[in-house]
Amino acid sequence: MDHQHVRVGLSRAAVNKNEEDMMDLRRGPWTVEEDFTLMNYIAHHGEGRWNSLARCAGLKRTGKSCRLRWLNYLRPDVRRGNITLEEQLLILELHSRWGNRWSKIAQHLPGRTDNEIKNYWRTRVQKHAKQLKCDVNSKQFKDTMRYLWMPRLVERIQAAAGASTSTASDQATINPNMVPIGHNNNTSVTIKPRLISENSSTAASSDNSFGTQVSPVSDLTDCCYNYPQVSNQQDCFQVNQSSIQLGESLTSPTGYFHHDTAPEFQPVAMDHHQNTTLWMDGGNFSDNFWNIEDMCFFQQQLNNNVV
DNA sequence: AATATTGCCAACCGCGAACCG
DNA sequence: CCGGTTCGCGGTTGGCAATAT
Repeated sequence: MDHQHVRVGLSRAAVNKNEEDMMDLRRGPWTVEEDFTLMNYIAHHGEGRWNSLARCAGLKRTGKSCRLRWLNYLRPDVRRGNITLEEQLLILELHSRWGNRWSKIAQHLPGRTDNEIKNYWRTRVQKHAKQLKCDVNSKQFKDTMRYLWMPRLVERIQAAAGASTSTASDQATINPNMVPIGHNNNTSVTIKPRLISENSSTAASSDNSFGTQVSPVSDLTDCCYNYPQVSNQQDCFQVNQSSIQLGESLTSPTGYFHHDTAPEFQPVAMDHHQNTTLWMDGGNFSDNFWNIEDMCFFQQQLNNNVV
């Protein structure tokens, strides 16, 4: 592949010119051998000093590239694969507070990288802003997210948690048609730190054949657009924040997380079965349907410009 | 079946901050 | 303090796979 062995431009100020003038550096996808070399070197010498690390390890890569590969891919505690409902909710919540501070957001999703969260945001969230023909940073879109989508995500989390507590403990996949959708005030979602990854997609590989997946129906589209397909619509749409029991107190503007405990709130809402991924069979949930209520809500935002 | 389009994600780039001699 | 180097962040791109035409 041509681009894997190209000359790195010499004009960049922040690179070691002498070094780059003298050697060709690889770019593009990492090979298994390179991954192994990097992991092996870090295992023995630790990380940091990336430029010299790359040189000493014999990798024809920039320090930057090595750092990125390690942090986003090879690090043992990196979580890859399905972004859970809870993680999606947390991402939306934190983004509403901090904007595109991906690394800061990532700090509160243990094992998730800023790159992964950024990609999630761009591919999933921005897509819907585009569908609405509005800017992702517009008040209308933010309000729609805050007052419509996020509450529904919470509903989903609760429903899934309720379902999981009443079924076999090894259940990891929940068919939405079997989930008793609706309010259950006796259901609470345990808040506890997210542990290291559990699912098979986290297995190390360097063939780039897998990537971040979002739980099929935990995606925004699903939680937002598809409730009418469920028989008991009333229960689904009646979002009552007072019934949301994520944690003991809800002090955030959107009412889901503590906002006054910023650095501490690593908590990620989890299903009662530790490390059980709350995702459902997405077969019945298509991806791009706005229902009438969503459109009305959005129109209302446009008309009123207030909530 | 062939081609075009779209979605997704790993990796790259530029820039500013932090660090160091 | 200053200049060079390294680190880390956020934005962007390129390529592959899936889907649509």
